[in-house]
Amino acid sequence: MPEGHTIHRLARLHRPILVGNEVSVSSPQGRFSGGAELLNGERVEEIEAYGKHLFYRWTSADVLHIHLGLFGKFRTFRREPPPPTEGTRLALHTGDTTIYLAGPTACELLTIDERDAVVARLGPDPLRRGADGDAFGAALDRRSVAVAAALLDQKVVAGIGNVYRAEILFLAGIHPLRRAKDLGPDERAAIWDLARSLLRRGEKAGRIVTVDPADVGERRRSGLGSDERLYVYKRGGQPCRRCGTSVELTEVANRKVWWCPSCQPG
DNA sequence: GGGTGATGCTGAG
DNA sequence: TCAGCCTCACCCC
Repeated sequence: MPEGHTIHRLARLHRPILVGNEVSVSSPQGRFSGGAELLNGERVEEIEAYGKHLFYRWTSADVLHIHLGLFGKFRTFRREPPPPTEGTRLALHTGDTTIYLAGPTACELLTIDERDAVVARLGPDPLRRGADGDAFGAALDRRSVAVAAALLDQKVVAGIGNVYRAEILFLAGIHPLRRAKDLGPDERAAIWDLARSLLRRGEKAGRIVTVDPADVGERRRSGLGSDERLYVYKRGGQPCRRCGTSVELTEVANRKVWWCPSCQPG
């Protein structure tokens, strides 16, 4: 589930539940028992999303760092939660709400300095206020790799994942294998603007939606079907929604990218 | 019930 | 470049 839009949405969802409250913390699975003991009964002061990272600041000055990776998932229950699954790494409970976390790549306690070090390794996050689009452009300009590889590099831009990179490149009309440094200023700016608007749309919608309803026909204007939300991602061999050309599949940076040969000329 | 894939990332070679 | 890690939902029998 998790590209940057999911992470920011989680921060927004968790804030009213946790911030200012004493929280019971446990690790049903046991793999975070030490950390859970330290946090148990403490108060959450602040929750921050940065790219694909979540940071929960506690009054004890500890920072709980969560990275969902490919499989991580939060679940929230009001009132009676079901018993935790075997994979439940972390359970947070306050008032009548319980939050379970399973499958994260990272669930660890950091100092504030260590949190700063994680953030220092990240490029600008288009969902954060004041995010530096010029820094993004400059980072692209320094990369001789394919633009599709650069967009997955969290040092270049924080929060874009495999779905958004394909969709952004489609909407920008840029071939995934063009070298990042060869893009013009307008193209770099277009990518940044698309990243900001599409991630924001995804954060609001709770899922990734990039399609303009006009592109899937009159009758759909009132709402997109669940398989009509994206232009190219996982649509190999199907007709492009804009021009009808068959959507192509290529691997870049070990991940699949789908693209339209007409809309994204090399 | 088994097999598989997934919106991620790291570290070894 | 590639294996490895983490978990669960979905598909097919």
